[in-house]
Amino acid sequence: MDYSRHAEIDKKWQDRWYSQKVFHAEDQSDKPNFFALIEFPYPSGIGLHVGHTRPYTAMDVLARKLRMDGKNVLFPIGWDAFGLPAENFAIKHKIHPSEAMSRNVANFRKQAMALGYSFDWDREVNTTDPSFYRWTQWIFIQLFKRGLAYKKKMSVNWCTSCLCVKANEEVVDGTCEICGAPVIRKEKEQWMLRITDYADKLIEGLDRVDFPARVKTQQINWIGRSTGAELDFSTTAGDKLTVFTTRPDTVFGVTYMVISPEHPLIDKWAGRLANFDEVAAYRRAAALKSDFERSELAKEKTGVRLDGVAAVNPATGGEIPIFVSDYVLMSYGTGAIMAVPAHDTRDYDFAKAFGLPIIEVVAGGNVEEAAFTDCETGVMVNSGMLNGLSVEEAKKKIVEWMTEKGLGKQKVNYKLRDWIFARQRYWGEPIPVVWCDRCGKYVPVPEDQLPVTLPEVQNYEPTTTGESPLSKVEEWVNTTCPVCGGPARRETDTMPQWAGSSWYYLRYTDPKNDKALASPEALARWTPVDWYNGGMEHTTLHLLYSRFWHKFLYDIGVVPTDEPYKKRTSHGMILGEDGEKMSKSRGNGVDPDQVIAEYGADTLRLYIMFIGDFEKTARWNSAAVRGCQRFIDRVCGLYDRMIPGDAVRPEHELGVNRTVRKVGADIMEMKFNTAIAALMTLVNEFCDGGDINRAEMKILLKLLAPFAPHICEELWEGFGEGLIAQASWPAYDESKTVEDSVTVAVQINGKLRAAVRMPRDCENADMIAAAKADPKIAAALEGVSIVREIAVRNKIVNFVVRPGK
RNA sequence: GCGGGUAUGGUGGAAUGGCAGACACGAUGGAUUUAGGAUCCAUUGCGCAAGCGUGCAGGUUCAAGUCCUGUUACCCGCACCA
Repeated sequence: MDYSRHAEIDKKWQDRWYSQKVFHAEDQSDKPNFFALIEFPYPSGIGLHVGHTRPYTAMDVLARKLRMDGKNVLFPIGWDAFGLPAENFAIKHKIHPSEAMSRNVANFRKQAMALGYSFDWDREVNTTDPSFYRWTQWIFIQLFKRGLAYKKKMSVNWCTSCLCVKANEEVVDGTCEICGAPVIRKEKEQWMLRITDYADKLIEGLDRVDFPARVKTQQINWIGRSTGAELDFSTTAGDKLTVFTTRPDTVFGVTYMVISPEHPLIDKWAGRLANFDEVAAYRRAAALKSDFERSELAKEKTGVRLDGVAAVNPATGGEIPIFVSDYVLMSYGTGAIMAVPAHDTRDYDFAKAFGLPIIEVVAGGNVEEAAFTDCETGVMVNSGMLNGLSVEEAKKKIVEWMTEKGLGKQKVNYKLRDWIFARQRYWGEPIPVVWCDRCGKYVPVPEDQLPVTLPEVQNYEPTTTGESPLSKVEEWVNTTCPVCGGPARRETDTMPQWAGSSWYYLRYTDPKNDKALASPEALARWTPVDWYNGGMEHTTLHLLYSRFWHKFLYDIGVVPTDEPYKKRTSHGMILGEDGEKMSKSRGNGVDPDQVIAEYGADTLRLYIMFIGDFEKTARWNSAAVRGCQRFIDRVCGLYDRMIPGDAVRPEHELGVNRTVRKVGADIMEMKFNTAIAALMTLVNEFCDGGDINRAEMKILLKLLAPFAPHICEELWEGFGEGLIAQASWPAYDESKTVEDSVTVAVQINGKLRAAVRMPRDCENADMIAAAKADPKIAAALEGVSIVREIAVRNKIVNFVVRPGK
């Protein structure tokens, strides 16, 4: 037997598994349920990437192991087929997106099957299927009805190549996450989702889920909750100027104020400003910059003083100048700040550049040199009633005082912005609302009329005007208002990439339901997801968005839990052989199809699991793939030499029991590389012994089956006991995982001097005696005095000695 | 700038504070072979040795890759967030 006929063997077992629905998740089962989830792929034109095989194989190993443990496992797959990559692919190849998608999906499906993944193919979902996006639209309407979806004119991120709006999360260093083109600011009316309403819940829920610490911190930082105060400053123009600050304690140190170039008061004050032209010019210059440029050019602080309006410090009553500067962002807080140069580095830089006074109000630093920003140690000075207090006490006291006077209040701010939930593109879920002139408002499409299907069009390329291509489909756009029956126009923007993926996992529990997104029973049975593995790059995108939707669905009583995922893990990236990120332009990509063709699916699966720590970045090494092929060949060789025997032979009990324990534990901790190493060690043990018996072989195959299921089925078939995929995971005997005698290291002054064999669990005194009896140790202990004798059971003996007697 | 992570042979990587380098790749030598490939056997951290070795400098400990302090390099997030 060997695995050189891998193409034939792989196919044989894949056909059997899939035609017999071996991996079907039972809706009625006495077994405990387990929902294992991978991030469903976008079926791009390139096909399944070798990067996909790492998380998918990992979860497949886990799913297969859990089935053998007696769990009723739901391990589903679907296609995230809406969105820009799909549409751009279609445009490039001049075919319709739906056609491109069905081709790509067919290819992905074939590839996933060629890897032998144990998906339940009866639960496949596709976000572009009207029976699926009907429910995406339904969720949108629920959000709309509760005021969480709204339309707003605002400055948005506009990708100059995709020709559509991007969410903040999709803009990386001022460029588009997808195409890399520059992103500029543009005023547009946009559909928004009020994710900020869930900011606190999204933070708080993290306490109750098992996510990696780095995922939690990244989400918390992204949400960026900060507690401070809103304070009102009066101005000589009569208007009050409200600022947000986390340091209300420093209000006596405010020597000037800054408002953002977009601040509305500038227009209001236009007539009073002697230098309005200069201010306007500064504004225009700022508007031309993207947010990225603004922060890049931030080294030098720039700004213009408003000539004609000043503010009044509510604490001191002193008059202070107001500047306009682009270091203050309209999108955070109130778009205006109180500047305390002595205790804020940015204000310090600005004050230095403009020669403004710097007043120390927290003692402890040297404000001649730099801003003193420490909140822990400082003591208040130059601050009237606050003098002598700590920063914390001062914060509390000043906010109370301001609140009493009606000049301010405690306030929490977030970096998180509402989610821009519309794209001016064709290939997405239509937003299910219509604009009715007579009603004068947006009206949701009645739920029984869902889905609003995407019309077939000839030209789906983006327009240059910023309008969705759907706006040109008159017969689709023109409709009637569901409320008044009058003429109405459909919303022509579509939902972003992230819509379907925000809830797809729920659909797996009941994928064919046409009454609800899933039945309450199915949701109760399967959710929350027990284990969700996915990429770190989705931490502040998909993972955050889907937690938001889930929490909303919980609040309206649709889902039974407030968090969607019990446990989240993340895999590291696979780099090319040259240590660089795999990319078409570098030509360092690895095609899984080719690896399978050459080595077979099991070799690829084993290698990708053996490559290194699952969480860390790993580099592809084609030579090392051979090692895994050799390992499979060695197992086949052992099989050919198999001898009878219905029990593990005594000389292999230790190895077998230890390996069963280790492989099982390692799989559950995602330490796949060491699990495989343990299997290799066991195989080497049998090879060195010359043979293996039937009982031993059966255990070995069961342990290997989750990793290399095809060849294990092929070998298992000879035992006539059904499928190994349905066999039970072997048990081990703890008492047989330890040897009767142990090798104890003997050290003198911490340096290894001998290794002594002795019975297990010796008393310390016996260990020391045995160590002293060793000739090398006895010789070394001649002529020295022993200061201390340390013995650790079954491990080590250490003599601390001093020269002489 | 802030936050998080990583650093171990020629390479990928193992090590509940207790024999550093498991397992694999590669390399070297040998067997087999017409040859190459494949396979099998042996060796493989450095050093002739005593010894020395886990980025660097300290510390705690009988004992440190592992814990503590400082430091360097690289990677990832966030970034004028008031």
